[in-house]
Amino acid sequence: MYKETVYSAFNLLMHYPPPSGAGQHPQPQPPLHKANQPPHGVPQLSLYDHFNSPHPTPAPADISQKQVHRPLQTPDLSGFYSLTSGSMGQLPHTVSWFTHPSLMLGSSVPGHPAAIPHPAIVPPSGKQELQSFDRNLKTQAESKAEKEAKKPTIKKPLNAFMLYMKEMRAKVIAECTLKESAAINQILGRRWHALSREEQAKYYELARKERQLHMQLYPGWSARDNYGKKKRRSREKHQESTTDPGSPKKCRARFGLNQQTDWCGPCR
DNA sequence: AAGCCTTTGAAGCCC
DNA sequence: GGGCTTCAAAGGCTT
Repeated sequence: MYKETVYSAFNLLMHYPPPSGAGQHPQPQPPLHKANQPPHGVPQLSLYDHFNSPHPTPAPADISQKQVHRPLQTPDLSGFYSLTSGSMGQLPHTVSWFTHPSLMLGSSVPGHPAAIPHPAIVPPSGKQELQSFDRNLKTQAESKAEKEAKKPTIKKPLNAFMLYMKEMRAKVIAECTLKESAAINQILGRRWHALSREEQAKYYELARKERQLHMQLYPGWSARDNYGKKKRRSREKHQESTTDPGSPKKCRARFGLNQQTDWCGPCR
């Protein structure tokens, strides 16, 4: 089941041409089969080969099988979703799609919506029965809320910059002997802007494919699903005084500068 | 333990 | 439609 789902999604992507004008930096893209070519001398694995290899990446098939017998839970998938295991232009798409955490969750299989009470089912009549029905409704609502809370969250697909960060983070950590993410992200932000349009376009294209795959896997999913789920201490930090330039992004927004190309003085 | 910091981009929300 | 907000990742730091 898992294999079929992934395989069909993969096939869909392989045969969906990018929409004309899609992406922020539309660049002439090589055909996907060329873009996915592994480095010389490295045997290219198809999805089928991947799952049937004598030494496959263990995660996908194993986890999907386990989930058949286990109660639903959110596994720690942080290690699986790594674009850094192959440098860009080598095996990025393959690695990413095979190891996408969304693929591991096993709970949101397209075409299998959750059971919804049929509208024809009506509450029983009679006062006592009605009270009992109310209690049932309440407990049902509670258990529904509990189930909702336990349900593994489907994360947003990563955008181009996030994919870039994921790949380059280790390199920056090694170069700068930094560990603090906030500092690393500042460096990565500057490096991102230093990239050429062509270099950035690789990540925009990859992000577009990530979104497309996400849509195929979770047709009903919306970013709305996770909206407001993260609790924030306060919004005061986000509404600093006008004298504080804030982040480059906010600063550019404040002064009406181009987010893609302009650097504002205070944030340089 | 939970949230903040810090980045960019995508998408939701609100007017 | 424009502007603002939230969330994706990451890990040390703060509350």
